[in-house]
Amino acid sequence: MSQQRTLVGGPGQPPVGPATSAGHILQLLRSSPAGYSRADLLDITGMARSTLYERLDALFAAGLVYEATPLRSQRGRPPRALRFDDRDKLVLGIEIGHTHAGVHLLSLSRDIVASRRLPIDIGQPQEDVVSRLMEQSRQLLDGRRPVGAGVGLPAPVDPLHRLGLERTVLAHWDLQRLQDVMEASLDCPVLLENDARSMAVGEVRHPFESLVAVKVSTGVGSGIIVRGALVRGAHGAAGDIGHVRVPEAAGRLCRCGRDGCLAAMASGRALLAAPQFAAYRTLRQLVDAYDSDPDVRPAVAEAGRVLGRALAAIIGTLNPGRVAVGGLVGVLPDFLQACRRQILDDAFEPSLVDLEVVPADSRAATAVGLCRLVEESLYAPERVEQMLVQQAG
Amino acid sequence: MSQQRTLVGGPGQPPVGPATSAGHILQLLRSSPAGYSRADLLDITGMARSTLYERLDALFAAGLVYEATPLRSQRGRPPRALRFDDRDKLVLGIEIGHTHAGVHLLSLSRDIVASRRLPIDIGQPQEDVVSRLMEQSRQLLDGRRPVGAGVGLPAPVDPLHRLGLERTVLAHWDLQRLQDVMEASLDCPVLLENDARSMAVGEVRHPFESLVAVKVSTGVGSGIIVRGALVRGAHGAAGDIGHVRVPEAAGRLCRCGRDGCLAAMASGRALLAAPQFAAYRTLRQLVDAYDSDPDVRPAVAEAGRVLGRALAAIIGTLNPGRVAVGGLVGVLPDFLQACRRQILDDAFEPSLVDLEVVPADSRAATAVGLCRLVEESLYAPERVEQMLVQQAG
DNA sequence: GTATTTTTGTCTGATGGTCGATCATAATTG
DNA sequence: CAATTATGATCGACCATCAGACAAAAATAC
Repeated sequence: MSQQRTLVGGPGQPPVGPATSAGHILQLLRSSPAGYSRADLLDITGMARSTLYERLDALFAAGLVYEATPLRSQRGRPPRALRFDDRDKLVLGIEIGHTHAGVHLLSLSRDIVASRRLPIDIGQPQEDVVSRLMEQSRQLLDGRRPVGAGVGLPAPVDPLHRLGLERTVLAHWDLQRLQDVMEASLDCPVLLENDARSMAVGEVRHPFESLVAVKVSTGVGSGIIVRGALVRGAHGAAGDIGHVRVPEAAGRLCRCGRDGCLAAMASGRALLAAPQFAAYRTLRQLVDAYDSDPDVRPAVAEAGRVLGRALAAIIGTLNPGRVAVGGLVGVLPDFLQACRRQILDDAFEPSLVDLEVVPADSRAATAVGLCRLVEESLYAPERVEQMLVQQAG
Repeated sequence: MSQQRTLVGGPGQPPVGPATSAGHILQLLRSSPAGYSRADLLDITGMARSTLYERLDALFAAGLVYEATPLRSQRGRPPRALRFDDRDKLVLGIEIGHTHAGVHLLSLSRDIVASRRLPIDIGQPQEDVVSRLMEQSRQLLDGRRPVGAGVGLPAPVDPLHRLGLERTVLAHWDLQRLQDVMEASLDCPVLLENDARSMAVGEVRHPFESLVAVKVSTGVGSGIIVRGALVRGAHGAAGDIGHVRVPEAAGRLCRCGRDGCLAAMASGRALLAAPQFAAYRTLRQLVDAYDSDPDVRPAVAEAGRVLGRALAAIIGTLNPGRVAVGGLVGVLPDFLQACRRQILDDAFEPSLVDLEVVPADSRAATAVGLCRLVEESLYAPERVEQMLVQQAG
């Protein structure tokens, strides 16, 4: 009858809360940019003072926490804010596209420090592309060592790198080798992820939201986040919407060899291939003619409309709270407008409740997402625990 | 040098670590039908003998573990298998459809002990339907108390029961009240879930597989499991594919008030509404005429084809390893055949690698899935821990 | 200036869960 | 019978954690 819901700890009792390890305390601090005072932490975690201070000593020693300027207080000694020490820690975010790559240097707090954009040809041998990227990276780093690096790739990325990339633009790449080479070159852990999925992570605003991010540049891809969790799929191919069949594309040949694919209508490659745009050599040229060439806007709008139709199905199926559209083509106003309109037209009303269809936050959402993924991976509680053990030993 | 571990993970990846609590030991035992000997457990967990025995004492005392017949051994004293005690524990699985309900009594090991099928009208007041279900349940139980019950509903089910059911068949239901009334009536915890999602859980064979289960009877619904995790969506509406727009249904009015919905083509309700089937009053009658009425099979096949088209999009997006099709209409051979063919035609090849499109395992997959969900919920490590604390106090 | 308040810093001893080890017993095979 | 393996029941030692005491620091209120 008397329900002992509240578990009370006593002397010698093992920790009551699930989260009293140094790793979890760091996670707490990471979750709040303003940080917490020691008193806050005692209050939140319910730990004994001596225990908490021991943890903090270890975190200080490892350089994971620092003491920020004192906070304001009504009376009494002002508390000193403790924060996750993301100062002077750099992350490299490399975004690989079909024709260009972006190399971004970010702070751990996800501010972009410096960027390079360079033309590449993804069809060339992996080694050549990688060595150019590494050269740019070294220039940006200027001798500094990053804590981690992330790479966004325009193809499905299986977490175990076992996926056949056969039919994709990266058919001739070896992801395991890519990771090994980069880790050796940069002397830091390297994480590989699909580009659109990275972008989706970069678009996340609230910890448990559900969102779909779509990237439309040369190709089309999407990243899906359900209740804060990234959906990767059975073979890491989740979100690869480019080859969903849409009626509008019937009869149009896709580079995958089939016809009717979404990518054959709603992608930069498809736009470039249209006869009226034969004069444009690159997607960038075409996009730049958005205002000057009267043919561009209608074509872009039509592409957006088709994408909207396909997205409506995903929205009905997965019920996200937000759709972010990015990429060179995706951010064009007419594209987004047509896409949004078609979604509102096609999707079932209950799934449209509170649904936002918005442009992707910034051109660098992918790099920001990669930075976040790297941070999550590097400073996951278990990993922090390992780090501290190594330090001590 | 820096020790570099491969980075896997990011937001949404649950932590993995050694677990030595009683709850985790029970989970270990639950995962193996044959059970483990004490020596096995010492080996697997690496715990001290005294500690492990203490845990086992508690689990024995709570009736959660029992000692099975001795196992084989090459020499020496034969080990005694310890198993999760699922004997004499009953779970009630109630499947609510538009016109019929199935009440199933299952053992915790998911064998069906007894079943009842009864006609209901989901349009009637909730209290009336529920009281009939409870009556049937009491008859099946015959005085015994179940450890838990699960209800599969043909509508989106928000875990917090906050979702507006406005536009669904359950518009006049109150899920919180349903749960409260049933818990009081059955004197056990009650879990509510969408029917197709329950079915998906019932179809799971391997712990980390990805699959999509589709239920086609009066309505259409689906359940999505990604790497072993059920996808519920932002408002619990994930998998509600009935109102995805398909070109084939253009001009056809759906009961949701729009036109072009998948449910307006590929559902039992849509079939029944077709002019050539005006003679049939119920879906069951129509399905029973599958062999005798020459009009039925083509119509069913066409419905399957349309579903296949919609599924191809989901398959491309989520990249599951298996698609299971069930429900009164879904299991018809021509339906499945047409659906499978259309999927193979429409979906992108990489997402078809190793993809199986199969009929749902049994008519009772939903009940089996509910049973599994109830078990997972009842015997989750944290909950077991609570249970033991209460026992002790 | 003093009083008050709140945070921080540094101890202490007490508790109890976990380990590791020992010794004993049981139940098989050969 | 011996050898082997699993189980049963202890025990003391360790040590992470707790609770609490005490003092100093740094601000506000009067």
